[in-house]
Amino acid sequence: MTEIMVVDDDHDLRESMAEVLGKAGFAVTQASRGEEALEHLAKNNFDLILLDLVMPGLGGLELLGRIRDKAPRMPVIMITAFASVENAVAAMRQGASDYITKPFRIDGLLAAVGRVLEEARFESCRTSLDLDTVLSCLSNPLRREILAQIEQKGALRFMDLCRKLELEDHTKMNFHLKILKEAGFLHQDENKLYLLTSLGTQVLGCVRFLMKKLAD
Amino acid sequence: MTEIMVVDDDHDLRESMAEVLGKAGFAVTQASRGEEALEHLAKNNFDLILLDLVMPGLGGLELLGRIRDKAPRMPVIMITAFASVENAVAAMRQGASDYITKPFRIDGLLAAVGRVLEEARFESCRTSLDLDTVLSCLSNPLRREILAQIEQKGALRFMDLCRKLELEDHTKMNFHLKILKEAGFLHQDENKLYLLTSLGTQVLGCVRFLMKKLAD
DNA sequence: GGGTTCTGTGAAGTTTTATTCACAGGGGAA
DNA sequence: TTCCCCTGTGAATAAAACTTCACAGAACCC
Repeated sequence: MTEIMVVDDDHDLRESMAEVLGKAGFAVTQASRGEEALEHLAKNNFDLILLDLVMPGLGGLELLGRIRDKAPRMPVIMITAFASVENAVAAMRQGASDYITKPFRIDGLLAAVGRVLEEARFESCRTSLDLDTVLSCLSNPLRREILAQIEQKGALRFMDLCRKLELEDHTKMNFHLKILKEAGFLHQDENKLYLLTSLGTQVLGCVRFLMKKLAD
Repeated sequence: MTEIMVVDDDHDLRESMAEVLGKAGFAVTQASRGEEALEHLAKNNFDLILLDLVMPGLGGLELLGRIRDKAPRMPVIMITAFASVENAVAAMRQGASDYITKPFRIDGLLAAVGRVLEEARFESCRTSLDLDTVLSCLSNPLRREILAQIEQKGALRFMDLCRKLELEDHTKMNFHLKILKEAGFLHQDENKLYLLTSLGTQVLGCVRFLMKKLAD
């Protein structure tokens, strides 16, 4: 069940939002203050947080920052009575997912909630598109060496590649070359020379980037 | 056998370098002009190129650029009679691996060659250090989803994670969590909450970076 | 206490990935 | 032509990754 937290110091508005969301099939947790919201956050795990911008004590923007420390990609919708460009920009810069102004219509609220949840779902599942092929292809050290070797030398013939990597069995090389070709990292020119595609070059760059990150 | 190309318009110097390198156990190809060097490059595959900076016709720097187009990471040592900071800097900016000045001692040349080849070997093999674990770990879409989910929610308990990812079998989750823990991407705190390590956060960042690259 | 959920282990089974083997056409050299 | 090396395919086998199953202690609720 999708869990939502509503953080607003206005008791009536909070209750009515909770009711609307509850009827729409969400599990709702309420918080009247920022500190309370942080406590809830530490215990429960929410799919979305609705946050009032202006509150006594811990303000909405600061609270948003604190939430980001804990959960960097938690979807958060900011709510405020004072529609201003500055506020909206500040909220979005802190990583708010959306921004709605009071007074709002019930269907407007539900639409925003639905949209943001949808985006979050999309975010987490699109990870398995091409990325899957690319990463499983790169997870093999021999294939990475093949790519690196071809990048270094520019273009290589089949047996040269085998010898440089000290592979006695050429069919093994063939197996991995086929995978690299299918992933779109390299291709053969008219002289049967193997060379990197632009995707291959880019991906190797990414691998180096990752290596640098791992180095420290 | 390690193959080296020597490109220099000075016949005597070229021959003597070739002799020294040949005696040291390298297979040496000679070129007296830039155009000739490019022809050799298209046919053979070298492990290292020694390049004279000042040559009639196609100059050393321009030739270096052409070589880089073909073979972006080919090790190249620049050689010149005119030692100047500007030349050295320009060569290194174009991606020369090293820079030596004429006249040079035989052992100095061999030392430079050895060092550069060693670096190239190191470059291509260090790829299989941690990177192997990291990439094979990331190659599984379920594990990526686990990381993304934890990053979004900040910290999660075991069963919450199972439910969010709609895994009926919790032992499956356990299997993948163990792998993620061993790779150092996440750890458990005293309350058994799973949360990302700094490495985990960084690596997720890299994955997003890669995804963006793939998007276009 | 008794039942239920949470968290975990280890082994057996399945699927995927990687390696090895047997074979074969094309092209160049002797 | 014969021989040999290059390039490749498909099937059989081995290894690794993943899933499922059986079980069990700890914590929590009634």
